[in-house]
Amino acid sequence: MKEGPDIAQIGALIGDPARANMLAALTGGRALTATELAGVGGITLQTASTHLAKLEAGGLLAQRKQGRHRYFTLADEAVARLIESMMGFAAGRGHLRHRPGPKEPALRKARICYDHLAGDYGVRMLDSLIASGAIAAIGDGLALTEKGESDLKRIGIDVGDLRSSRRPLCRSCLDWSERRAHLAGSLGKALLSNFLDKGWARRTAESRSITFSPEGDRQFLRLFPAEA
Amino acid sequence: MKEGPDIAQIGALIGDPARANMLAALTGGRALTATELAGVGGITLQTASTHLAKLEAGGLLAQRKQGRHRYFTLADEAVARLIESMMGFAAGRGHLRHRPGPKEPALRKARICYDHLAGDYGVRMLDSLIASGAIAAIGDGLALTEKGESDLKRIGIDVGDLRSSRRPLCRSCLDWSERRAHLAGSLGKALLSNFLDKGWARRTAESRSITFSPEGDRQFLRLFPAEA
DNA sequence: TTCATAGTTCGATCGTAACCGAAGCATTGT
DNA sequence: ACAATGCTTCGGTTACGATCGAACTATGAA
Repeated sequence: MKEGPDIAQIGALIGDPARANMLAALTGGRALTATELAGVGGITLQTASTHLAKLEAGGLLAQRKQGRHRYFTLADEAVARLIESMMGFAAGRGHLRHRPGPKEPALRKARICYDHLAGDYGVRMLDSLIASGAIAAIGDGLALTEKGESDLKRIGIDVGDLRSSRRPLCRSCLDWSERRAHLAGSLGKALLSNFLDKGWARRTAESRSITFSPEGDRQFLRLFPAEA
Repeated sequence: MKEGPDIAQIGALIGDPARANMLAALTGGRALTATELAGVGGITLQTASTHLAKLEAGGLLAQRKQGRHRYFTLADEAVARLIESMMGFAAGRGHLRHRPGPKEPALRKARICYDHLAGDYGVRMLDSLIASGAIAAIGDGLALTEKGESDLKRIGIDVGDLRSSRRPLCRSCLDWSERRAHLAGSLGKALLSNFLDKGWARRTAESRSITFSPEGDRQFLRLFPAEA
């Protein structure tokens, strides 16, 4: 009863381990099929199907059918932010799913968060952009400066195109592994796409981690030097 | 299984209607007893007790016993932010607990959000502070300017004291009713306390709403004029 | 001491939701 | 046309957790 919006429904949706795992996997940004999601959830396809239907009815997921596959994605960036913020919160309270395992290091170094770069490299990139004066920061807020705009044009990103989108250009996103902010928003997405296009890095098969090529690694570290 | 922190536990904690109601009530900022919380949850004291134990074990609540009462509060501001952000999310997807009721208007006008002012008045205050140049805003980030510091001193708030706290001075908090930002952080708290101390406003008995006296209303509107 | 209030713990009940096997559609490939 | 793949729906089982009555502990008041 009472006043205000109902958090319980959403909490309950996220509260099931299988569903939580699927949502976390979708934070990786790429669309996944029901079968793949059943895998990450550790359940059979039938069960996954009902879970996915619930998540979609709750407005957390969107699906588009393509051929005989059904691809699921997070409904929008707001969902991704909610999940990541819950992850940050959970990590802070020590709610961990397991002790740090073998795959963890790669994940901490660089991973994808919905559609932008997170992890150690993500944090480093934002720090560097701020230090060079390309991005101005007040608290959690970020804004691209004129210097930043021209710097980005030089590496092949036209900010004009991005501005037209309804989505905010710069947005900070709290990292659960680093507990620091990294760059989200359409600019964050554009930067990551840029790296992938150039072949500096590529997505890993079934994980959220991102692997840099030796050459890409060098370029990235040169472009975004650590602070003095 | 897999990687990363466990969202499911927290989701499940929030996912029960009774617990969600209790948490929402505690967003009102004041400490409540187990019996009171049982009331807002619509359950018996026994059931509430087990719920509260779970919430505390999960790190969402803190309790301190005083006499034969046990007062519960949200563990910290991070919990409050999580709850409010979930409310905003839920409101956006139309997950409402009921159709707009009679008490709603008061709640939309001015209510307490953990320890600062939210609702229409909260949003107006922040807008006005930004318009007057007392607070600088970039995206979601907020910072107090020198002008703001002297303005505040004039109404009896010494910012120096606040800076010493570990808690951030300015923080934006998304309003579920207005869907706009209002001012949180230690400054937001100080401002609300200031209004209460001056007798401009007072908390309502068992609700989150805040009622302004006629005189207080006048003063508030004069101090924080709507934008031209 | 005795009584009353506040809260926890125990035990049992009950409902719901997660789960999977099997069957049913739909789309693609041969 | 037929088979294979991807997914949904149905039915029945099972398990977990929310719930409350009752008994127990603790603090305060008479």
